[in-house]
Amino acid sequence: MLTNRQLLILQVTVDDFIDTALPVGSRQLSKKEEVPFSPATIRNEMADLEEMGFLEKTHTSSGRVPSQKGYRYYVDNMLTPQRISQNEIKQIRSIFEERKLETEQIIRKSAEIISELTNYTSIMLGLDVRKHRVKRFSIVPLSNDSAVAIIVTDSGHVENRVFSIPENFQASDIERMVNLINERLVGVYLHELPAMLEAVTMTVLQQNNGRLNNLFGSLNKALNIEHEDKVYYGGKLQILNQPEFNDVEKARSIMNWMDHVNQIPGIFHMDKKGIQIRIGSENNDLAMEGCSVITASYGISEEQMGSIAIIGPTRMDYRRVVSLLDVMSSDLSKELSRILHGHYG
Amino acid sequence: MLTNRQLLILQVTVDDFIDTALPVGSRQLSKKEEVPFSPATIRNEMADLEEMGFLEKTHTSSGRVPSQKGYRYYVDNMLTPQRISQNEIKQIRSIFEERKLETEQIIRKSAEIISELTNYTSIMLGLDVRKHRVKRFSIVPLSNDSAVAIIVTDSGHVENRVFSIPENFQASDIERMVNLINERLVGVYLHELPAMLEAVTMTVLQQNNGRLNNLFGSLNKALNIEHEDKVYYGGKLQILNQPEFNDVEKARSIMNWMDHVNQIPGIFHMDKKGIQIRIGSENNDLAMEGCSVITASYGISEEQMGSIAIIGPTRMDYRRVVSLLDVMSSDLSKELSRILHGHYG
DNA sequence: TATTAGCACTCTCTTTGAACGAGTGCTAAC
DNA sequence: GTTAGCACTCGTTCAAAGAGAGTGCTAATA
Repeated sequence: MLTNRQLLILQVTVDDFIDTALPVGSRQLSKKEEVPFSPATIRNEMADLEEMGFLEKTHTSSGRVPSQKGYRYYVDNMLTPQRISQNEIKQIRSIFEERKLETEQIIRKSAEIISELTNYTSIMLGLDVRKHRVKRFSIVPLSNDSAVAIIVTDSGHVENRVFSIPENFQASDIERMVNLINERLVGVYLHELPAMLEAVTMTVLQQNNGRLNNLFGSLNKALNIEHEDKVYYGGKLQILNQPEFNDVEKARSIMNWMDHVNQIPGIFHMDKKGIQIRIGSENNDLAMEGCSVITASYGISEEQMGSIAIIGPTRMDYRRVVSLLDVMSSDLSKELSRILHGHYG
Repeated sequence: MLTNRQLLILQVTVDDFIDTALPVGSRQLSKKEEVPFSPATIRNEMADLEEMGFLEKTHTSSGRVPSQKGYRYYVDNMLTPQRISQNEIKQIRSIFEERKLETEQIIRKSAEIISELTNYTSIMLGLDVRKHRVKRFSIVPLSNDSAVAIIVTDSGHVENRVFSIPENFQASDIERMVNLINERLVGVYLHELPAMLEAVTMTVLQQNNGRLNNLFGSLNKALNIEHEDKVYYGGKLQILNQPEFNDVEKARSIMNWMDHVNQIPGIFHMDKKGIQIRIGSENNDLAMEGCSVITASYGISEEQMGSIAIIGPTRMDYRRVVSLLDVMSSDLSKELSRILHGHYG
């Protein structure tokens, strides 16, 4: 257990380092108003904090720098919310001003605004289309042997796939298929589609419409809507402003990580709702050594609709980012719910 | 006019610098077999070449480096094609192996393969959807006041827009509109769509179907398919491997340029078909100082379908890249023609 | 006359050492 | 328990020195 003085010194050290990116020395600290102790006292406390693993030195006679454990303790115990100015709230609200109808544009713009406000890179997970429901299914033949299948969801999203038509099928066959599918699949979630299609195929088979069987097979293959997260970036190059990425090697590896973030399983997948902070190696990726990711999810009640991630150095301004994400995610929750459930309902 | 010896020395100098990225000195050059002259002779020739503006020095007593004019002369007069190995041709052909039906995937994969083969970053311009023709038009209502308009093109591409429905319109109105549009607009190029829709609207107005006027207006606004080039990147981070981008500042500015390349008017717009090389400031962008862009277009006969760009330092391996682009663009021309005109015909 | 050897010179890069500053740990005094 | 004092450590900066690669010029050579 930490004493009050240790708590204070740890907090001020982390704050100062977040601010300046320079190792924090005892003399430096003692000059601050909040710290009414002499350098020697601070040195003793810092030595203890180092022994406990909250601080570390870059070399024997340098000032102290927070360790990963130090940051963890800081975010777990010392993170008081920061007041967000009216002006900033206004900026966030401006996302919804235009009353755009397309959710994609809202998400795109959100990514940019949050990045501008934080000066870090943001990544937003697009709405999971597989959670939308089929509104209308149709097929447009392109040639004798190919056609495009189109699914419109209740949210206005359109999925389309080209698939090949086995020989000897005619317009009338296709029309029958479209009718069959529309009868059965309207209202079904996109992620249930393959299973439901399978079921429809079975029924068709039983009803001696064996003729259509091939066609369903080909279509089924095309409509296997695989789950590849679509992500939107805001201020992708912001991260390069941080002094810790002055090395091109580091810059490359973090850029690479960002480009493949949608292939990293579970990066956006959060156990609990709300805000989650992953510090340094907690991201389970060598490229992310020295980086933190703050993720916030949004959505109404139990349904999680999407998430926002902010990438920065471990030395990032957790207080500010967390507070901003709080505002942003609750506003997004409201607005997207309105659009998806209220407006279109 | 350059003498043969000057020609030789310029060529070897450029080749060597492309290879090593180090200023080329006279002693160094004289060691090469192709150069049977003493350092002193080479020095004299180099001094002349420098006076003519083909070479420059980084400092008074350094070796020589090609100037932009030097590169220009090199690519204009000394670019002999490089033999592409069977293995490499195989790799390029592998793009078409799977007989994918979707052109987008072919383009995506092309971008990656060409980047792997060259070790530079590639940018591919997506097929211009506005050159496709309308195959089918339809509207799916989402709610009382919004609907999604869907256009399927003859190439299997699907464009869709959400638009708002003015009050007091019913399903029957919309059906009439869809019929009207399908009657008139099937076969029309996408880029002609706004103008054609306008014409249809006028007709409707004259036929005393004034009722539909509002609806057309709203739709028209939504369908104004603006021309934003879609681009695909291959090996976006390759450029950072080049020693000239070891400076984060430069890395940032080139990455930024790449992210906005689709907004740069005319970057892919080529006056002549075939291969075009832009060196350094020829790109008209400060961020591109020190970079060259090699662009190749593909398509059949007079119709240009798309283009590939390779981004590298001015010191890039022009010979190899040009040769590879030659193979790639002619293969792409064939394959995409087959798909778009033959197959789907 | 064209080419080359020789030489003095220039500039960059690396190494070295000294001075400086900020920080530390420890001990003794308050 | 807290702090002042002191010796020590390490990174940074700066200047000086030497090595290395290159140049321009001049005179000798083929």
